[in-house]
Amino acid sequence: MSENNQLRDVFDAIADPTRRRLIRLLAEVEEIPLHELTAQFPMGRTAVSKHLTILKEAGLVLDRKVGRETRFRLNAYPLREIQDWVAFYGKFWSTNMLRLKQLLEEEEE
Amino acid sequence: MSENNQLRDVFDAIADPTRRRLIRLLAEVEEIPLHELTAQFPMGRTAVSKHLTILKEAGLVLDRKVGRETRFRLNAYPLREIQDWVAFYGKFWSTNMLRLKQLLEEEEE
DNA sequence: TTGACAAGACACCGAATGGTGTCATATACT
DNA sequence: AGTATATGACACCATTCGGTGTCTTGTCAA
Repeated sequence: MSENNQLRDVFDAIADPTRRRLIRLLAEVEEIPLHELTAQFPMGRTAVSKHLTILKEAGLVLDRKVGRETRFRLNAYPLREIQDWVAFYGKFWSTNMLRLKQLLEEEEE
Repeated sequence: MSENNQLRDVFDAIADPTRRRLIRLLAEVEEIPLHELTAQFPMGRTAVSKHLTILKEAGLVLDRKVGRETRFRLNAYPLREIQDWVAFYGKFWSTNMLRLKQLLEEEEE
C-alpha cells in the first residue's frame, strides 16, 4: 500500500481558513496553476505557495510543472482521517443532543 | 436558538493533538476535574488548563465548579461543523478514489 | 533576442502558540 | 486553627505561523 508520507498532520493542515478555501477551490477544478489561485486571495503569491506546501505535506494536494506554471490538484483522500475521527463523536449529538443542549443552556445563564 | 458563542474556530480547536486527546478523555467520562485530566498528560496543570480554555472557547467543553474543583464535560455538538465540512469531500474518494490513487502513484515515482 | 510572466528560494518580521514557574485565593481535612 | 489541595491569574519564554519583499531562474511570446 501507499506509505504514510504525511509529514504534516491533516488536522493541522485544515485548521487554517485560507487552506480550507484552497481545498474548496481545488475541488471545483481539475487542475489550476499557482498564479490563478493567488488571484483569489488578498495575499501575495509567496503566502499562497506556502499554504499549498503545507497542504502538500499533509498529502492533500499534488502538483506538477507544466511549462512555467506549477499546477495543483486536490487529493481529498487524507480527509478520511478527519471523517473517521469525527464519526466517533457522532453518537454524542445523535442520542444525547437534547440533554447536552439543556446543560449548555443551564451553563449560559 | 442558542447563539453562536464560538470565540474560537472549531477547526483550530481540534488541530492540537493534546486537545484531541482531551476530547477523547472527556468522551469516556461524565465529568472530570482538571487535576485528574492533568495527571494523564506529560505537561503541567497550567498548560492543560489553557487547552481546556481553548476548547471552551470553541464550545466543545463545559465546566462547573464543585467545591475546590473545576469539573469539565464534553459538548460534542460543535463537531458537527467538522462533519458537515468533511462530508462534502466524501465524494472525492468514494467515486474518484481509484483514479486519484493512480495519480498519487504516478506523482510519487 | 529581448522582454514579460510564473514560480522557487530566501531573509525578514510581528503576532500567536504551547509550554513553564510563581503567587494568591478558596476549599477541604485533621 | 493550621495545613494541604485545586485552581485562577499572571508574567515569561522559545518556537511556530502567516504574512511580507526581493532576487534568481526558467519559459513563453513578439
